[in-house]
Amino acid sequence: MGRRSQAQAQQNRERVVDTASRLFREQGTEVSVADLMKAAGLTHGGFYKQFASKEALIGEATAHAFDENARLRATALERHAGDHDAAQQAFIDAYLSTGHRDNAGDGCPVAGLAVDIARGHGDTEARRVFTEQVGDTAAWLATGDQDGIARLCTMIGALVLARATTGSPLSEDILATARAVLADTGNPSAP
Amino acid sequence: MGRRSQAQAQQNRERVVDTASRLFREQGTEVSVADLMKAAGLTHGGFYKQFASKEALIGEATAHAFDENARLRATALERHAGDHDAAQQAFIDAYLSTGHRDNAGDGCPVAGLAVDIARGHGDTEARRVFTEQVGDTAAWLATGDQDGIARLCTMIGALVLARATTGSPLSEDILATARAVLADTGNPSAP
DNA sequence: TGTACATCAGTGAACGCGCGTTCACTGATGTAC
DNA sequence: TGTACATCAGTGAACGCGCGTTCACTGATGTAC
Repeated sequence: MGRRSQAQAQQNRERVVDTASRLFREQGTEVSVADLMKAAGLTHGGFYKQFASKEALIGEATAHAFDENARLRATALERHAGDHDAAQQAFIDAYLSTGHRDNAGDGCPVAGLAVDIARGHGDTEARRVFTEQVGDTAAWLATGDQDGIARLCTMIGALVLARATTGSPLSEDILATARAVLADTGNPSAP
Repeated sequence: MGRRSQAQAQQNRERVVDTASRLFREQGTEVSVADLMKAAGLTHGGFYKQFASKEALIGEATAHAFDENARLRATALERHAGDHDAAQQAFIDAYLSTGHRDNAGDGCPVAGLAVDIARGHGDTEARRVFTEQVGDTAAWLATGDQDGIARLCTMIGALVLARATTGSPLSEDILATARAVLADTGNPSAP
């Protein structure tokens, strides 16, 4: 045991933020510091050497989740060689999949954290980042004839409802319906 | 002090369920038993004379919130003399209002409780009631050319996002956009 | 480059506190006669 | 209808427990010479 190298300490810190961003999306911000640190492979005592408080970590983890998410969208855009329509459609299909429904930890921070933010958990910084990212995501989702905000509402609503009804056939119904609504008004100039 | 009459006891019990259904929608099911009982004008010790556990109350409160909500829809239908389209539109406008955004306690139990249900708080009965009511509400919202499930997704998503972004102009934007989307494909045979 | 020592990342026990739940108690209510 | 007593709704203190946070300690790391 004993002191860790600065590189090791920095790496541990990043692992805690990453672990937190997953667990918060999955189970909400009420996950305990002890459980969090255990999941990151550390003991809970060291937490306050790295973070001022649990609330500060919530802020960092929220920002981290959005960064990760924005990077995913950028990667999708590159993979489709800059074809925005195709990247959008791929993003939406992945978003409204059972895989995304069942893995909130790796998924959309807007859907995973909205309620915690609305209820006032998380600091002001978390709220600011959240609002900014909702706007950015909506802008990215806009098409020629569909508003990005409206599309985002449908996606978030579908994911939240599908998660709450998991286990019932209605859950898959919800995802399929939302996919259909967001696909059938694609590019009107296509054949 | 001392023993209360059966009528008084029954009335107190109902007040606890009603209070709980409001507080749970507003702040989530993690509201403490002590706070709950205080809000209902009682001390926390008597809780277990009326309920087997906090989880049991969550089940009852969930069912109560949905009952109240279904009654509101029925009343809206009566007020519009059975005109389903008009009742729908009134319901949707009220749903996507800032009043509903700011008063989760009196509001839609689907939006208020979805995340708690998804995360596994609340018993199996709460989940069953929730899923059933999502289906019923979607059916009630269907129009000639718009799927009820899709409309419900848009409404829930808009409300959740508007609540999480309260304080930013984006919040009102979200509500207005959703209202527009859900209004502009009304009855195509109208003048 | 090698030695001496201060630094500090991480450990694990402990802190006060609020949680869900239990319980001995109170005394008006409800019932038996 | 009136009296005697068992019932039990609600009180308030207490329970064990897990929470966020603190702290004395350890010993490898980093630095000064």
